[in-house]
Amino acid sequence: MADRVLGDLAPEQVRVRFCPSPTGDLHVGNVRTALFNWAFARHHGGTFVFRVEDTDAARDSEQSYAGLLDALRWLGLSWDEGPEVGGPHEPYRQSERTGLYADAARRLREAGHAYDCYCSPGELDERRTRARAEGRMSGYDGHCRSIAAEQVRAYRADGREPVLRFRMPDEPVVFADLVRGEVTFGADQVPDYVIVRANGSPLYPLVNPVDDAVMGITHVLRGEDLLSSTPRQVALHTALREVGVSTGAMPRFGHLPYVMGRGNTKLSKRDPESALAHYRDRGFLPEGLLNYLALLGWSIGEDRDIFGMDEMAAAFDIARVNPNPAQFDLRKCEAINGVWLRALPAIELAERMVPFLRAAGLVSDPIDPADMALLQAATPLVQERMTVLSECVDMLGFLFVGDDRFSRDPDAVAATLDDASRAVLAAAVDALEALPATDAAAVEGALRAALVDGLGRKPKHAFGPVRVAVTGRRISPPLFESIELLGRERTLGRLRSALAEAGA
RNA sequence: GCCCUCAUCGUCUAGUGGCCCAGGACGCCGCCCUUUCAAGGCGGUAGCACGGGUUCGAAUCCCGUUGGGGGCACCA
Repeated sequence: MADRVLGDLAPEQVRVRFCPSPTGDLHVGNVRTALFNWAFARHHGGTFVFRVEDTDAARDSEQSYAGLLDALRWLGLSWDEGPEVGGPHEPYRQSERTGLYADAARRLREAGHAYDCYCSPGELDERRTRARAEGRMSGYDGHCRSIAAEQVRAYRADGREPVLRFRMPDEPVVFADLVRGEVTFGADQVPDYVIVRANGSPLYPLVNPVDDAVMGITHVLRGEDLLSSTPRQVALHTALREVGVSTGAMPRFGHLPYVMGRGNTKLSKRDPESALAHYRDRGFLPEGLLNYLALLGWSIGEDRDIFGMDEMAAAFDIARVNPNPAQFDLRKCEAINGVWLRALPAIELAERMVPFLRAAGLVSDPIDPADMALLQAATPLVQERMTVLSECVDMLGFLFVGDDRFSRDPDAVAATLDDASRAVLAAAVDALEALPATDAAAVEGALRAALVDGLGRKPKHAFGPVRVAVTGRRISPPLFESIELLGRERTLGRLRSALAEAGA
């Protein structure tokens, strides 16, 4: 029995592709699609092709193209063929392959698989509306499939420029989806569709199957939104083989479930929470984000949520992808990111926090070696308190900010620096001034003796005001270690200024 | 409207006819630890959409209903 996924293919013959269009930011749904393609290729030892579908000059941008490459690199989803790495099917940007599409279009037209269509947008629209009102599918009605030469002349005399339409065969299209099983579309359900614009530029429904065919793509793993356009692609691929553009086998298709946003609405590119850049800027780790995304529609096995991409590649099976749509759950994404963040060696975590501290203006570029040493010493204090890297700004800012720019959170001040806490701060000043060493243990001993034993305060009410005075926040890394890192003089300075602020 | 598609705790999932009065994770709740916040430990809450079949037996197979999502562009 032939393998349902591979057919007669040897594993290493597998060729998949990720082919976004450079319009706007990559969103997490796209990333999930890229990830599953990548994992499928790596699992089988096949080839992961990265192709850029920039056929819409009006919407594509160079900036977005650069962003695409940058995003994939950041994620660590390495491609075997594509921009910057080259490959046997260069170029990998469709805007540079227009000759190929023009040739394919010409052959399809000559063989009768495509025909000129002169219908105007207005006419199309009117017939569409009518079809819908009559309970029929509202796609193209085949008006220009066979029109008299005389009629063509009349249209041309009218100044009309034709589009090229693909002629769908009159049989139903059936294909075995790798995720969903057999899917059937009736012959009357898939209308003839435009493959070349009136201005001569090719459209996605032509360009995408042509490249898949020419590049020898064996498996098409893409979003569920493309499911209903698959019959077109199947029919076109058959025609391409007939006219000699393609010699390869029909690719197998697998349609991945949607990634939904909050409230079970389709994740839209306009939703800021969907943009990959948003997660990157907040300080998600690529390994955490990818781990979470892998869980949307797939699982590595029972009772297991945390795994690396090498493990995913080893275990990935497209036939085990779950067909139902998955809602993106930010909380779980954060939780998983937190696990990865805690698992990082402290020295590496420190490195990864630097860009965030720099962006906040807390360290210089390049970072001062003394600051780097301080950061490395402070990292273990915050590692298990963070879920995303950007949190280091709030948590460690007090160590790096200059005394002239240091400020306290007004709510924290209002809540803890009252009259009663003045005695606490004053006692803390006295205790620290008298202290020869400032290691955490010594600081703790001195403060406990002075504030808890001496003033009879509960630890919570003894250290709270000190915390706000020194770090400016009610939530901070452990207090005594923080004081050790801050140093005696700066700590005393802050205690005194807090005393003044409390109305001394 | 027509077509396609999906359906297990609030969310992501395990489950491929008996191992399931359904397991894990996130969240939530409680307790422990505790200088804040986390982390960690322990315990708890909560689900097979509905109705028919098939079968000795159904979360698992079939049909229908309901509900969700998508497509029906000179976007991709």
